[in-house]
Amino acid sequence: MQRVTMMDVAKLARVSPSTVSLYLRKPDAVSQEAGKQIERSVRELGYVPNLVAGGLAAASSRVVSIIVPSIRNAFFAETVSTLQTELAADGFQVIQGNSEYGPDHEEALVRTALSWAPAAIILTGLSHTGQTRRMLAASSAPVVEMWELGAEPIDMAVGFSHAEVGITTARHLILKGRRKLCFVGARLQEDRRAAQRADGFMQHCRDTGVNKFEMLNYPGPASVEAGTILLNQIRQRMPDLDGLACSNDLVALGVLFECQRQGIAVPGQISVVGFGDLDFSGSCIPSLTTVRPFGDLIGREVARLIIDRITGDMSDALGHVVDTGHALIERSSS
Amino acid sequence: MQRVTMMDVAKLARVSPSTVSLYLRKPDAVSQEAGKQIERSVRELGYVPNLVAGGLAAASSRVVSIIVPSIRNAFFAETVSTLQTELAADGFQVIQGNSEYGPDHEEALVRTALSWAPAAIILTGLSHTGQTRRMLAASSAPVVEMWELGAEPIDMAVGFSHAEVGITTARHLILKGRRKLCFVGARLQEDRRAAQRADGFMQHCRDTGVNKFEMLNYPGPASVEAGTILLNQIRQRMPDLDGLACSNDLVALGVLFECQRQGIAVPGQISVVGFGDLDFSGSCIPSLTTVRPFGDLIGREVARLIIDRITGDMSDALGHVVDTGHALIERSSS
DNA sequence: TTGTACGCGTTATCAC
DNA sequence: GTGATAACGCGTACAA
Repeated sequence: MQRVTMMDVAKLARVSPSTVSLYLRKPDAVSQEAGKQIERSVRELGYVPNLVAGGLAAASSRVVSIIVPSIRNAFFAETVSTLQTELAADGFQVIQGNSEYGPDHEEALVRTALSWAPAAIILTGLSHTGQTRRMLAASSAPVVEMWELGAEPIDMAVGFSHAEVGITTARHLILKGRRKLCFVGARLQEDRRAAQRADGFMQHCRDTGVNKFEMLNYPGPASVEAGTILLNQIRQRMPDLDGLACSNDLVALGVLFECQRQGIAVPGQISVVGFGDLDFSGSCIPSLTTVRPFGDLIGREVARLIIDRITGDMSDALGHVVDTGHALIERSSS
Repeated sequence: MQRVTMMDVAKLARVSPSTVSLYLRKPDAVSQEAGKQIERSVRELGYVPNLVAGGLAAASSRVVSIIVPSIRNAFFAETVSTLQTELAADGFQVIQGNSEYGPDHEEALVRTALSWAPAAIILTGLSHTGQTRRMLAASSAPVVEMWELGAEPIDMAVGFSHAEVGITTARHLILKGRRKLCFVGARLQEDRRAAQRADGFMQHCRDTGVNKFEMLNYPGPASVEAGTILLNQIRQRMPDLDGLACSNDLVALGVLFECQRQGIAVPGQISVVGFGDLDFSGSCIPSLTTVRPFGDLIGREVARLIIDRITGDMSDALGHVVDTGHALIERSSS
C-alpha cells in the first residue's frame, strides 16, 4: 500500500507534482535548487514511485514478461537469470511464467502477460497456438522468441538451429568411427527442440549411410535416472551399440554412471555425446563431450534487442533474427 | 498497448461498465442474460482486462514479488517454480529478482518490488539491511521470508534450521564411526545459510569431542569443480580425513569424482554427505547420502500462507512460522 | 440488479 | 523552468 505519494513530495519541496514528476524522469529539465529540494524531500519521506500508476498514465509499463517451459531446467535458468540482470540494469522488471511445455498453458500465460501492457514479451521456441499468435500480433508489444531458429518468427528471434546440433552430434560420432548409433532423449513428445535435435541426428545418419541408427524416448523430464533407464533399454535393442547421443547432459550423466556400473568402457566401447555443457560435464568421469548452446549469450542478445527496439531509433523495424550458434566441446567420453 | 477496454465491452453488451466489472469479478451478482451478453462481447472483442488500471483502482496489484539469491541455484529454481504454479492458479503474477547474495542488491530489488504495490513479497533468508526492513515494515504488504528459520521474521517465515542440518550431518558421520571430519563449503562468506550449516556441524563436533574437525571454503559458487578442488585441499591438510560433509550436492559430486580419480574408496576410506538431494544424488556412484530440504514443500507452504492472508479471514494476523524440516537420506556414500 | 460519479497516482500537453 | 489540467482504465461506494 502506497503511503507517501508524489503529492507529498511536492508539498514538502514547495513545488507542483508535475515538477516532481519531471525531475524524476529528466533531472536536467528542472532548476538546480528545485532539484535539490525535491531530492531532499524524496529521501526524507522515503518516497517510492508507484509504477502501477506510472504505467497507467504512460501506457507503457516497464515490465518484460518471460515465458519458458520450466525454470527448473538449467538452460532456461541461465538465460532467465542473465535476462533478469541485464534488463534490471535498464530499469525493467521481469515477470516470469512456466509453460510446462504446454502450448495451451503458454497461451494462458501470454494472455495474463498482455494484461500488464508489458514493454516486451519473450517466449521460448517458435511453436505456439494460433490464438497466442493472434493476441501477440494484436498487441503492439515487441515479441522475442528464443532458443530456436528455423521457422518465421512473430517479430524477433534469438537462438540456434537444433537440427544442426543433431547433425553436428551425428557427424562427430561418425568421425570417431562409430556406425551403430542411437539418439536417446527425454520428453521428446513435448520438447520440440529436443525432437529437432533428434531429427537432425537421424537425418544425418540416413544421409551418410550409417549401418544402424535408432531413437529412443523417455517420456518423463530429462534426468540422470532417465539416462540409466534409457541405456538399459537401448542395449537390449542394440547390443552392438557403439555411439550414443543424448538430448541432455543430465541424461548423458546417467548413461555414464550406468556404463560404469555395468563395466561398459566409455569411450572404449561406446562414445557418448551430450547436450548443454552443464556444470558437471567437464568434471565427470569420463569428462563429457557435449554441445554448448550459449544460454547466457541468448539472454544478452535478447536483452539487447529489446532495449534497442524500445529506446533506440526505429530504423530497425521488424525481422531481427540472431543466430547464437552452438559449439561441440570434445572431451574424453567420445 | 491496450486497444479494447471495458467500456467497449459494455457498449457492445448494452450495459454499463460497472456491470461488466462486477460480472468479471462476481459473475453470480449479475443477471443471467446480462452475463451472457457480456460473455459474448468479451469473446467477440478479445477483451483482456488491464491489470495495471485494475491494480491502481484496487490499490492491490495481484503481483507477488519473489527475491532469491540466484534462480540458477536448483534449490531456489524448485521453490520458485512451485510458487509460480501455485500462485498462478489463484490469479497472481510472479515477478522475480536475483539478489546474487548481496544485501544491498536485495535492498534495491525490494525497493522496485514495492513500487508495484505487490500483493505480497517473498524474500530468501532472515538477514536483510536495516533499510530493507524499514521499507518492508512501512509497506502493508504481507512479507514471507523463506528457506531459513531461527531469528525473528519480519512477518511470516517458512523454512528450516540450517544449524540443525549441520548437526544432523555431523551426528550421522560420527554414528558411522568417523572421527576426523571436515565440512567443505562454497561461497560461505556470502551464503549465510550454508555458513549456518557449517556452524552447526562444527559446534556438534566440538560438543561431542570429535578428535579432529576442520572447515574449508571455496569462495566461488557451488559447483562440481569446487568439490574436486576442495577435496585436494583438505587431503593435504588432513591426510587421515575419514568423514566429509559438503554444503551442496554439487560439491559432493565433485568430491566423489575426485575420490574415484585418486582411488580413494567411498565410503570405505571416507564417508561423504551432501546437501540438497539434487537430481543426480540417487543415481551417482556411489549414490550420495544427503539431506533433503523439501524445496517444493517450502514453495507450497509459502503460497498457502499468502493466499490465506489475502483471501482468508484476518484471524491469522501476524507471526506465522512454518518449519518444513529436513530429512537425512542415507545412501551408499556413507 | 444496474448505473453514476469519483478517485487511484502518475504522465503528458500546454499555457504561463 | 514551472504548474494547472486532462487523461489512463478500472474499482467501488452510493444511489436508483
